[in-house]
Amino acid sequence: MYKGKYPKIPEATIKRLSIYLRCLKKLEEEGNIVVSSQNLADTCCVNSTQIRKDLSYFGEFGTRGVGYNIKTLQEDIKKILGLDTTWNMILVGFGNLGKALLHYKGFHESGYKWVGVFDNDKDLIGQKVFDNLYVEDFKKLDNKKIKEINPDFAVITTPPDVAQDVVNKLILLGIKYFLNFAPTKIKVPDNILLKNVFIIAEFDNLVYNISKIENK
Amino acid sequence: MYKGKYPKIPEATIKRLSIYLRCLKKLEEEGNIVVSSQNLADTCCVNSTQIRKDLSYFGEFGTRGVGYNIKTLQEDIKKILGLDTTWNMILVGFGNLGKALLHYKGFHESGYKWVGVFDNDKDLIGQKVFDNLYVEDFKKLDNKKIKEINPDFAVITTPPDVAQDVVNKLILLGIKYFLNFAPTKIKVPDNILLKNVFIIAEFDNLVYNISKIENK
DNA sequence: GAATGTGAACGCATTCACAGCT
DNA sequence: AGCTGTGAATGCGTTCACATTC
Repeated sequence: MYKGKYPKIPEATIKRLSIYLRCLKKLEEEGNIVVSSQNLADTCCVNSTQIRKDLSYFGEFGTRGVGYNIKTLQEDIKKILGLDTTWNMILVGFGNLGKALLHYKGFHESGYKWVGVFDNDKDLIGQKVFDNLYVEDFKKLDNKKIKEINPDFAVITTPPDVAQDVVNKLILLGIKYFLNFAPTKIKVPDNILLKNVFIIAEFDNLVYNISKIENK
Repeated sequence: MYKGKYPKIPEATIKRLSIYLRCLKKLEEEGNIVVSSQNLADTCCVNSTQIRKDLSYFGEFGTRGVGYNIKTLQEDIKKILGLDTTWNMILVGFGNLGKALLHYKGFHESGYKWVGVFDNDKDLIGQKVFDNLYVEDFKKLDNKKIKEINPDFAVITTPPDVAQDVVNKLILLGIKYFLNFAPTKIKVPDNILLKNVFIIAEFDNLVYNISKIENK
C-alpha cells in the first residue's frame, strides 16, 4: 500500500530504483517469477538491505518468507518513478549524441516518446528520424507547434555555446523541465527544473581512480 | 602544498572538481585572473563553503583576503584528478553514442586521446574517424595491437547483449579499467575497475521530480 | 575588510540487528 | 526456516562558525 506522505527520499534511492527496474526486467526475461532482495542485490551489485530500505520508503511490496513478485514489483516501481504514464520529449540538437538518444530502444518500453526533433542546420532540417518524425527548424518552433506536440520536457544536445539561448527560448514557449547534455552549466529561474548531465565528469572520475591505484 | 596522506575523499568531491575545472576555464576565457570561492560557486551553482572544503582535502590553493588564481588552480585540480598527463582510450562500438564521444572536443584539451576504435560490423570497419584513426575489426584485436597502441582504459558503447563478452575479451588482453555506456550491468573480477554510466537513469530521475511537482 | 581554511555540529544515507510474517 | 520490513546505530558528506591570513 502506498503511504500518503513520505519522509524525505534520498536522491540515491531514486537512482537505484531505475537500476532495480532494469534488472527486474532482465530477471523476468530469464523466466523468473519471484526474486528475493538477495537475488536482486546480486544482479544489481548493491546490498540487499539497501534494496529493502529503498522500497520501504514507498510501502510494502514483498511477501515475508518468499520475496518479491517480479511482475508486480516492476509495476510498483514504475508507479513510484512516474513511469506508469507516457512522457513526451523533444530533442534540440541533431548531432551524434542526439541521434544516439533518439535511437536508444529502452525509451519506448519505459513510456518515453519523442514528439519533436529540432536543429538550426539547413543540411539537417527535413531529415527523417523515424516514420512520422522529421528534423524541424528550431527557429520556426513556436507556441502553435508546442501546443500540437505537447512535450513534457526538452532534451538539450546542442553545442555548449548555444545551449543557454535554446533553453531561454523554450522557457518562453512554456517548457518547464529540461535535461541538458551540453557540456556547460545553464542558468534557469527558480520555477524551472533543469538537470545537467556532465558526461566528461565520468571520465575524470575514472581517471582519478586509476591514478590513485597506479600512482601514475 | 599537497598532503601526503588524505582522509577519505567523498566521491561527490571528485565529481565537483571536474565541474570546477570546466567553470574555471570559462572564467579564464572571459578574461578573469583571480576568483573567490563565492564567484566560482555562483558559476558552478554550488555553495562557496563546499568549494573551500573540497579543495581543503588536497591542500591550500588560495590566498586569504584575495581568492584563487584561476590559472594555477586549474593546474592544481588537474594534478589532483590525474589530468596532468595523457590518457589513451580505446572505444568499442562505433554507433551514434560512440561517434558522439569520439567527436567531443573537450577530451583533447583535458588530455584524453583516442588510440583505437573497434566494431564488428563489416560496413563500419575501415571507416575513417580522424586522420590516422580508422575503425578496426574487434575480432582482430590482439595482444600485439594492444602493445602498439597502449590504451589506459576502454570505453564500451556496444549494444547491451554483447557488452559482457567484449569486456571479457579485453580483460584477457590486459585492459584493467572500463567505462561502460551500454545499458546493462557488467560483472568484472575484483582486480578490474569498471564504472557503469546509466543514461536512462537521468531521464527517470527527471520524470520522478516532474511527477512530484505536477502530481501527474 | 575581505577572503581562505578548518574543527565541530548537523543532517542525510547506509548498514545493523532483529521483530514480524508466511 | 526463510525472507521482508524497520527502528536504532553508524558512518559519511555538508554546512556552520570562526580563527587565520593578506
